[in-house]
Amino acid sequence: MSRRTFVNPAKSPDIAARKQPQQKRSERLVADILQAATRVLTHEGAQCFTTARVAEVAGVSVGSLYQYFPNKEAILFRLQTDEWQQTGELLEGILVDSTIEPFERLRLVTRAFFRSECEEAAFRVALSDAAPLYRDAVETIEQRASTARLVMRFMAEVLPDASLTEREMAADVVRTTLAAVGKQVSEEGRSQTEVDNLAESVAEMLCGYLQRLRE
Amino acid sequence: MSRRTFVNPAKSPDIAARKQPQQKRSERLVADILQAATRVLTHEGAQCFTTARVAEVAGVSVGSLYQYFPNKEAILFRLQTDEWQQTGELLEGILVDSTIEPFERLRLVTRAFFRSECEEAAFRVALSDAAPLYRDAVETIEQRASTARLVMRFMAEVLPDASLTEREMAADVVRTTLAAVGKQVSEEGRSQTEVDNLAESVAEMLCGYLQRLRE
DNA sequence: AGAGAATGCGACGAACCATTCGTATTCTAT
DNA sequence: ATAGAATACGAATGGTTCGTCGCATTCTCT
Repeated sequence: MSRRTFVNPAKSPDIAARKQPQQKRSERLVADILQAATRVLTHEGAQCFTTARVAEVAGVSVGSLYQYFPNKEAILFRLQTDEWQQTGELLEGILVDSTIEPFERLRLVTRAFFRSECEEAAFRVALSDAAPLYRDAVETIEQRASTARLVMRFMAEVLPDASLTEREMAADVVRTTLAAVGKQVSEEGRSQTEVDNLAESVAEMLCGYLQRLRE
Repeated sequence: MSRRTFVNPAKSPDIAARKQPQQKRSERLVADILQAATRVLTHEGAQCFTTARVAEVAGVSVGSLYQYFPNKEAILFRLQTDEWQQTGELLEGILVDSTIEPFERLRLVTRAFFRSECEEAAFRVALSDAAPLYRDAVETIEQRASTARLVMRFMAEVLPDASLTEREMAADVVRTTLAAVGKQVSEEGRSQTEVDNLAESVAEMLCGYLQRLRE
């Protein structure tokens, strides 16, 4: 007999908003809750992330919280998707900006990404501690696919003569390395300058890798 | 007023064994508990990792469990340190084996490490889900330092003419990339062949990076 | 054999926390 | 102004889980 609803990595959680805010006060309430949730995670950690605590910090009652979020996880998932959104925009803003030389773009993206990971380290670590891995959630897959498309556009520029599979391989390596080392950076809690140095080296490594594929 | 014993990344938990097993049955009991803990994490996930469940699977009572582990976290921490130990041995066994050409060693290590991450993915993911990040635990720092030493020995061979700081930088990049991408691999739940391909590419990237540093 | 130490047991106490629901307040539209 | 909808409240509920404690069993050593 199985003892649990979900055993390993979670599917998309049940996050359908219970009610859409219609008046201004409730819109503000939702915003307050999300902000409070971020604050609690960042400053008090995953352990303190309880509905009661979030409501308290937001200055609302638990009941109100449950008017707009069906459960605690819905709040976490919302924070997570907002985060993905933001990261996607960061990538998009730099990686395909054709006014900049491609390898320089890669350097810029690496540095910007690592820096953002580093700045919000406490928040990100707490979030990934409080929320399960949404490994099979549609939003996760969507996010990854969207990033993959972006990186492939970049590869088309950088490796114009490579075959599709070669480009895909390269895109995978670059995407995975950036994501992985970025996450590592926030988990290890390095200082800003350490992170900048690491970003420089990693970018150089990635550029070198692509350069060699061109020959 | 602080609401929690530990707010963010945990220090070394209080894991002093309550009692050392003296008779054979209690030695076996401890072994059974650790094995059961691994089974529960691997097959039922972090959510099911309760002292009651672990004791049940181990075929012992909760009371007995608490004879040798002061609390639940002590079990997790023990699993974590065992894991670190094993990874360290894997590295040590290959990276400084002077009968093999250095770059080949790096390739072998990468593949072996990624494969082990991949094989035990469920366990590792569940473990890092159930346990906090022991970012500042002495054992963590020790482990990282020991790995760093190992990689530095490797760098001394590969970059004999480089300055100390150059070697350190290179060691950091290699170590961080391997650790980070390895973790990513288990989190993303890739297939064995995908992982082997990725390992090949990453190893190539790392070798290329070191090669360029030599010139 | 048998005394005393070591080990094993599992019901139980206590704390914690997600979520509900009946009531109170505020807003909107007529 | 007022009805009725939307919003806000928070004490109470119910379930879960950690860790303890007193008693039972097994082992060791003489």
